[in-house]
Order: sequence, then structure tokens, then C-alpha cells
Amino acid sequence: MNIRSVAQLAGVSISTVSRVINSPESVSEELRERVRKAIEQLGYRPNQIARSLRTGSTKVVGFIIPDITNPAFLLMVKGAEDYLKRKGYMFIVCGTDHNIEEETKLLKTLLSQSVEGIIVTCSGGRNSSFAKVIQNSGVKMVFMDRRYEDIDLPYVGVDNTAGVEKITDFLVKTGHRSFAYLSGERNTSSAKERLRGFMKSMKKHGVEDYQVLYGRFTFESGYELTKKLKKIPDAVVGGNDLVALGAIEALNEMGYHVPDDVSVVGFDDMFYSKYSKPALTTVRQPIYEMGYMAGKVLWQLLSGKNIKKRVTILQTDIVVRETVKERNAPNRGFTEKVEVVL
Amino acid sequence: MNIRSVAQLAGVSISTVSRVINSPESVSEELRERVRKAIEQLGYRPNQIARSLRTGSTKVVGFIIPDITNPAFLLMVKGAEDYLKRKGYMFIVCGTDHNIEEETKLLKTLLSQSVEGIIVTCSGGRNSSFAKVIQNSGVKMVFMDRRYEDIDLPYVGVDNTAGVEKITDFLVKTGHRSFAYLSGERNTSSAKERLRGFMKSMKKHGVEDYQVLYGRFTFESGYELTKKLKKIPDAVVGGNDLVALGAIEALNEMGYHVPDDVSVVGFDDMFYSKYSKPALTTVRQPIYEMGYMAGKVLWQLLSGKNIKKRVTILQTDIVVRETVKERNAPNRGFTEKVEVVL
DNA sequence: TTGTAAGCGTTATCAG
DNA sequence: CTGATAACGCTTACAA
Repeated sequence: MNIRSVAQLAGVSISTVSRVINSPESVSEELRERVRKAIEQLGYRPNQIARSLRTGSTKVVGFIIPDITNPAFLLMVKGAEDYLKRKGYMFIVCGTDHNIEEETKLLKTLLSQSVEGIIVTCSGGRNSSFAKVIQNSGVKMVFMDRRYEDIDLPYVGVDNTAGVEKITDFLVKTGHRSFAYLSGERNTSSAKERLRGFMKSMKKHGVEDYQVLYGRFTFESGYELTKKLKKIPDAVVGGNDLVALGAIEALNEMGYHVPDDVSVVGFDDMFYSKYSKPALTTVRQPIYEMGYMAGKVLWQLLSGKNIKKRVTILQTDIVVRETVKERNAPNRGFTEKVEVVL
Repeated sequence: MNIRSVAQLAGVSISTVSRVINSPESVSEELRERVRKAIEQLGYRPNQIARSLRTGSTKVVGFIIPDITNPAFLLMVKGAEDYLKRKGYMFIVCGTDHNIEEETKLLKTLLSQSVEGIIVTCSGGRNSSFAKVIQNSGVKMVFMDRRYEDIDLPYVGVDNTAGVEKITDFLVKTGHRSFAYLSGERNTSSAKERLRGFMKSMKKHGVEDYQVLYGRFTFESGYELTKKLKKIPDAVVGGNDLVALGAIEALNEMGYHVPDDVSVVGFDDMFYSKYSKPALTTVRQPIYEMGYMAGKVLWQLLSGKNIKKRVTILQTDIVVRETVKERNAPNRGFTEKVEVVL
């Protein structure tokens, strides 16, 4: 059942059927009606594949994200979809499982599927074959949340540095004097930016009593890193909420009470953080909005407009809940800087 | 840059290039090498669109799920993808936002995108236009987790009834005498099946002191329904983990301690439940496995095999954590059955 | 306003 | 083993 059957049933040529579908106003009312009846009767739907082949426009955009199971990434995706679906686009979303090779492979697959645009949240700190693959492929691309710094593509992200700096400043202001920063994957752009924010705050306030530990962006990593702490500081800053929650768990096991003995903060304000006990003080990222913006930027690219702003940075908010307690801790005299890599 | 450019560069016909790609063994070693060099040199990748148009096989399967942001649905999707990607399939996943009309619309869109198969997790209890749309479309379909009972399609799900029955039995055995069941969307197949499990347990043990309240599958719903409870029972059974967690929050606010005053159980064993305070006792569903099975069933359909088992039901486990306390409560003499609809 | 026909990039059939 | 050519279903000049 194709355009030919419709034409036959309606007693017109296939071009007329095509016109009824694509520019009805250019067809006489009589034929238009006849064709519509035929379409209805047969339950005809145009074959998008053929259409794409002919027009060169697939109306499909692809997403590449590190983990298809992580709600934060999917909220971004939803933001972008909500913008782009009004423009008539369909979506293919692929997860790399944080694997660079998979990322390259998916990129190739999407390209041969002729997607018109791709929104990428990077899986690693570098991907050496990335540039080569997209080179003169004609796809429009945007980085979302994370980017490869050596690749010049529009980027929509969040001010990670300012976010962590802000919440660390808040800790200093509320009387904390010693700190530990629990980082996520140290090669990712977001981990680097966040750590930078922490360091800026330390410098700015002349704090020397801090530790930096590297692990992953997971609950388990937060838990393990905390157990490796050389001493328990006044405040623990998690690379994200999961890490912070893991830290709280470890702290509890070690007999420390949060926030009475130690304050803990995170980054993300993920769905569950407000329900955790005690509710987590953290940095809220405009995740959905970030995706929405990325969708918008891609749309501009897609419609041939010039992008004036190659980089769009969204700001964050501190959300104060129950894991930070105002204190006036004595300096415990720990000034050594430590790095532990998990 | 297409198959023609490759042919030209290699000095062969386009059929030879096509053969090198699709059945290399049928081409002489010499030409094969020449063509491969040319492909390499140009960075050529076959146009899937054209290929699909010609062969009629797109190698794409679609997913329709109620909420693209819910990790549980995405874990199912991942299960199915993990199975199907080894067979060379790509994926389009669409979320309906629990909206039936959107569901129908997406179905149509997927069909005109010529996906070969669709895995559906239903958004409602009924969708009147569903059957009409897929009628003689030729797509292979499978229901996953939830189904429309009036539509005869293969179904892969979980034994909701047995799961809730099991955990309610457990509550009875541990000395609980009065109960409240907090249901999710009452028209969905899973909500119905779960409630049935609760009722079976009540009947079986001759318990008459129970309340059933209807709301949604959300934290907020659990919270609100709990506040509407006519009396506080020994145990609250949540329609899922979110509902249970909401119930705990409300209970705490109302001055009851879980599990000392009231026991609470959920259903799902979602990611966060093990970290909640106190850690939630719940029913573990084999979510990933369910998706994997659905992928397998769809694959059988796709490869033209006969499906012997139209219905595949996976079993659940109870996971006992900290929200249930063994007790020997006196019957508080509440025998009235109440229904509250949110 | 309508129809004819070319062509999008492949694969498949058929000769050679 | 290789090449010419038709066809997949559609859109779009161009002609009528």
C-alpha cells in the first residue's frame, strides 16, 4: 500500500496525491477531497524512508549520552526533545555505558542512519577518533553538559565552577574550617570544572586545610573515598549528590553524625536528594533547561542560522536543606594537601 | 559521496562495491582490495535510508514508554536493547508522559518511520485507537511490564499479584494485624494486579481490618494518601517504592516512627530504596531481565518464528531491610473497609 | 490545476 | 566473477 494505490483509488496521478499531502492548497478542492477519502479509506501513511531518501531530510536527531539509565541525562534529553519535537523531529537516543569506543561506534551508526543532528554528552575526557568521524559528514552537532575541549562545536552547559565555588563559600561562611573534596571521574570536563570551583574558594579564603580525593560519580565511590579520608573534616563536598550520599553513609558507619559532626554537600539536586535523610544541601542545576537550550541551539544549526553564541553557560542555585550546620570549629591544625586516587 | 564515487575511484561498477559490502566472498580478492581501499580513502559509509528503501528492512525498533525520565522504564529498555543490538538493531525510544493520545500519535509516527518492531509499556488502562492503528501495519509488537488486556499481543511482565501477596503474607506472619494499601493509578494493569495480591493475602488470612486508598505511583501520592488514612494501621503497603517512601515521610511528620510504630513496604526495589533511611523492605522486580526477555520475544517475532509462549511472567523476590518490625499487635478493632480516591 | 518523468542511493536480477 | 539496469516510494521540475 503506497502512494500509487491511493492515486489509483482516487483516480488521479501520484503527484496529485503527493501535493494533497505536502501542499494541499495547490490542489483543487474536488480532487483534494477525493484523495483524502482514498487516504482515509486505505489508512495510508507516507513512507518516511522514501521521503527522506528523496528530500535528504530525515527529520531525525540523535542523542549520545553516557548512561541511558541515569535520570539526569534523560531529563536533559527530554528538554531537548520537548523543544525539537515541535519542529517535527524524531529521536534516537543511544547510551555508551561510559565507553569511548562505543561512543565512536554509535556516532558512525547515527551518521549512516542519516540523522540530521546529534546532541552529545561526552563519555570521557578525550575521544581521539571523534573529530575524524564527524569530519565533513554534514551533521550538525552540539555538546550538552560535557564537551571535548579540543573540538570546536557549540556547547550548552552549566557553570560547574561557579556552582561549587558558591556552595563552598557558603560552607566557609557558616564556620567550616577544614574540607574534603570527593571528585568524580577526573578526566571529564565537569569534574575538572567543579574541582576548580572548590580550589578557587579555598584560595580565596586562604584555607589550606583541605583534601582532594579522586574517584567516580557514584554512591559507592563517595562511600569508599570517605573511608580513606586521612582525617574527618568539618565539611565534605561531593562531586555530585550520589557521592555526597555515599559519604554520609560512610560517615554514619564511622560514628559521625551529619550535620552535627560533619557537614556534607552535593551537586545536581537529583530527584531523590530532597527525600534523603537528612535532606541533602546541594547545588541545583537547571538540567531540563540545559537540554531545552541544547535543542534550541541545534535547531538554529539545523535551520542554517549562524550561531552567535558558541557557548551557553547556565547558572546554578544553592539549595539549602539539612546536611549543613552552622559551626565555629577550631582549626584542627591539618594543613597537608593529600591526593588519593581510587 | 555515495556508492558511485567509490566505484569510480576503484574503477569498478557500483554492483561490485555493493557486493564487497554485502557479500565480500563473491568478489575476487583483487577487486575486493581495491574497493576496500577506495571506501577507506573516502570514508564511505552506506546510506541506510537508501538501503532500507530498497530492502524493506530498517533494522530499527521503537520503544514506547510512559515516562522517558523514569529509570525503571529505562532499565527495561536497556535490557531489550542489550539483546537486540547484537542482532544489529537501532533504537528509537519515545515517552508519552502517561498520555494516551500521545501514545497513539507516537505509534503512528513510528509506523511511518518504518520501524520493524515496537515494544510498548502501556500508558493507561485502555487505549481505544491502539488496535485500529496497528491493524495490518505489519509491525511486530510486544507488551512489556504493562499491557492492554483487550489486545492480543505477546506480553512479558512480572507476577505483580504474587509479589504483593508474598510481601503481605510476610507482614501477616511477622505479627501485623491491620493494614493499609496505597494503590497507584487504578486503571493500569500493574496496579490492578498488585491490589489483587494484597486482597488475596487479606482473604487467605481472614484479615478484615484493612483500608485501600487509590492515588498515583508517586512519592507525593503516598504522602497525601497516608495523611488521609482513617486510622494508622500496623503496616502500610505501598503500590511502589515511591509511594512507600512518601508514606514514611507522612508518618514521620505525624509523629509515628517506622518501623517501631508502623511497618511500611514497597514494590520495585528501585535504585534508591536501599539507601533510604530506614532502608526500605520491598519486592524486587527483575526489571532488566524483563526488558531482555521482551527483546528476545520481539526478535523471535521479527525472525518469523512462532511464539509458543504468548505470555512470559517473571517472578519477584522479597528484599527484607529495615522498615518492617516483628510485632504482636492487638487487633485495634477496626474492621470497616474504606475507599478513598485521590 | 494536473500529469509525466527524473532521480535520491541502494540492492537484486539477469546477462555476459 | 562482473556489469548494466530495474526497482524501492516518494518529491519536484517541467510540460501541458
